[in-house]
Amino acid sequence: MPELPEVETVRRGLAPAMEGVVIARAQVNRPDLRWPFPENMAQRLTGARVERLRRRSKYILADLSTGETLLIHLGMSGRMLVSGDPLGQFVHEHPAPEKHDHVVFDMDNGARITFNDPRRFGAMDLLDTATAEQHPLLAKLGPEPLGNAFNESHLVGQVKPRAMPIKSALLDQKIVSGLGNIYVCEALYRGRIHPARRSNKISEARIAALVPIIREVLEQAIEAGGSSLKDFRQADGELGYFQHSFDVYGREGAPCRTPGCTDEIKRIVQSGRSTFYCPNCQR
DNA sequence: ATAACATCCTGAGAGC
DNA sequence: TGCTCTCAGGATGTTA
Repeated sequence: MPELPEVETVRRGLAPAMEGVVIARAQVNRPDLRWPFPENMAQRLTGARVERLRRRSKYILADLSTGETLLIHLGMSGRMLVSGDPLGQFVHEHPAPEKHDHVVFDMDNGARITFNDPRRFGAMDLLDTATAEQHPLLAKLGPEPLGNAFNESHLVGQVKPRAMPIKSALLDQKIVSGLGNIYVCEALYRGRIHPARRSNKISEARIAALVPIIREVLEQAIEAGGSSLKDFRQADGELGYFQHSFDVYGREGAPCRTPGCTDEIKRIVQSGRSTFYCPNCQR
């Protein structure tokens, strides 16, 4: 479900309730998500203070006072919801436990963080903070699209030699990390590039032009609190609203929004996943 | 090395 | 009401 903007939205929602706060109790309701939880996860989290909540690509990283870092991935359907009263200003009842509430943190400021994930494609792990980037899930990730290492020369250098469709290249987390199906479709529309176009057949200038476009799409989506299709919620339970700004994603058969274009949005399947684009505007 | 495909899992919605 | 079928924001692992 969540791509970079949704994960960043969740991180921002969790931060006020978790940063600098001790995990008073960790409740783990099943042995695994996508993979088994680490050994003694609940015990290793209990009593730890969350020093900082970071994000790397689509992962949330909670640096703990114990020298370990909790890695959280939301998979396709994961949510993290804050309930209770972190600031001590109101009395909030915690909601009744729901199906698929797999992990619950009770913070010592009164906040409760509930991780709910029906499909269980999500993950949690504990790693040494000092060597966190060497974790198998993080080690091979490409640069952050909103960081300085993601620039024109990087993207051209990574994309230009490849024969794969440009959509596949942008989805490859080793080339740039954090994009998913929605934002790749939206970025290619803005860049006027056909998603099935072979990467090595695109001029360097057009590849380079994707850099500011990708940044812009992601920043606008973060600004809107992410995109809510079926299950995405911000940490306070609110919907994101960037889905109202989609130009192509989920708009099969709807008119293209480019001024003067009378064509309609098409859907194709690329390596098993839906791609939306305008056949007139994107070449 | 590359790319297509199946796979993990549940739920929502469409069609009958 | 209920059955079957398709599809879904991710990412790994297997196959050709």
